[in-house]
Amino acid sequence: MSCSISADSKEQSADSALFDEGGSYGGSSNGGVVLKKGPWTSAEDAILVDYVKKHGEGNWNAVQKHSGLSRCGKSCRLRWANHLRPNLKKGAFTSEEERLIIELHAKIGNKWARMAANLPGRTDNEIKNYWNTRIKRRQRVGLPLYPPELCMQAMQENEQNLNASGIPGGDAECHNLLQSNGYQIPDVTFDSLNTNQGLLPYVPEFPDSSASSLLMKGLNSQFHSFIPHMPRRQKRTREPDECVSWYSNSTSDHIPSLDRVQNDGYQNKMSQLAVPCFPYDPDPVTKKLLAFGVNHSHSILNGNFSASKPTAGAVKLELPSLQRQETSLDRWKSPPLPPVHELVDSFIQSPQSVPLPSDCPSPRSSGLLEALVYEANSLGNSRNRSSEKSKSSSMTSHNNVTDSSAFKTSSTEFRDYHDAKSPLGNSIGSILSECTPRCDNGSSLDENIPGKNQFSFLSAFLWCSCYKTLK
DNA sequence: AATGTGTACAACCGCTCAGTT
DNA sequence: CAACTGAGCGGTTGTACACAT
Repeated sequence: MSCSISADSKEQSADSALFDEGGSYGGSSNGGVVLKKGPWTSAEDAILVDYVKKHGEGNWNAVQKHSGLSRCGKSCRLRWANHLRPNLKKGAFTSEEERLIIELHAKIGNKWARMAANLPGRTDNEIKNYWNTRIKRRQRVGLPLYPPELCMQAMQENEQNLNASGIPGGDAECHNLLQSNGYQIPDVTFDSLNTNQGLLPYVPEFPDSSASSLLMKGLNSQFHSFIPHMPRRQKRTREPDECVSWYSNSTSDHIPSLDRVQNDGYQNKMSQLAVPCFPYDPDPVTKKLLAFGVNHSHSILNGNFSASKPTAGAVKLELPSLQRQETSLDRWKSPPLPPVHELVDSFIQSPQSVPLPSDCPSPRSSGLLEALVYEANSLGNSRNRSSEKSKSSSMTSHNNVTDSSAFKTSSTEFRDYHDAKSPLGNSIGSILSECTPRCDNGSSLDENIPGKNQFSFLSAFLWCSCYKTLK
């Protein structure tokens, strides 16, 4: 990264303001003591370092009491962890670190602390900031978050696993493990992960699973796979998480750093395989996940989202609904759904006619495609309601299109996919554009338009579906 | 030179969890 | 077993700087 700002420079500029009132950050009172907020000064740092040397880490609330530092414990801990502790690595991320971050994020989502555990010398905050800025950049240029290699690897590996297992519903081991311990096995299968599987001391303990794997699993198993009951939330461990330390031994193909991705024609490759990979946040209770529409925060859906600052009408990306907690595995299997290609075909031909199980009031308890269809229908219905008048006059005889306006608003993304040749010999864009009214003026589209993410995911999903079906 | 915009970073906030009482 | 407290995590915000206009 090119930012030349350093904490040191900031601190030096603030040195003269040692123990001031914290500038614009103000301060808070703690038992009569005004706790300072805002940037730390080098003098404060020295106090904190001295304190930690004497007393060790932890008991941060005691720092203020014993050292006279007018900072709250949380602030002290953060300062120590992010800036003062030894062995911190400063400076730009290396390409290898970038690659790791991308892979890790594809696998575990916004688990910054977990990522940091696998990037020695890096802090969760640093990684988080890096990722968020990366997201914004990619969002602007309309690129998917993950390199196509990752997505393709996931697809291929999943295919291999399927073949090896011989179980139509998915990986046999996975099933057994899932049923025995109630955990969801992250069967993400990036090369680097896979090549080290035999060496891993790590047994996947986090319920997080890349939604890409779920997607692929869903495709492969024709939605007979399932997400088992999961604990309410994975307990946080106080120890450094070694769960993915095997990344350090990664032998995966090199993933170009972001800058290269964006600058040397890699973008073109991206556009040719814009299959989203889905990290997964496992908290089904607090997040109240709704399929694609409510509370997304992860790097899904073609990367076109904001990791923060949800805007009006824009979804805050989280995860597909199939990652919700369920009490019965059967609910994920029953009722059986038609083969995915049928559903896809049905959707393309007549989205609103895709049958949804009558006992499926929402996509929460059903498969990914159901969620998609449900969401598409919901989106269409809501938009139908809001723009019924204009739509009734503007819709063509293709009454089938779920949501004209939503499709319109996604036409740039269509163009993203348009060049991607599908196994059909047609580009996915051409397939989808048949039911996609174009923007009349060809103008760029607002990123905040509701439904765009849903649709971009749908596009990628359909791409995958076609690919898998015909393969 | 002034202004606007984008980027990177530091730090805060709210929430959750684990341990203790 | 509930209440409390400390700690950690992820999301968000504020700010300084770089660059473009």
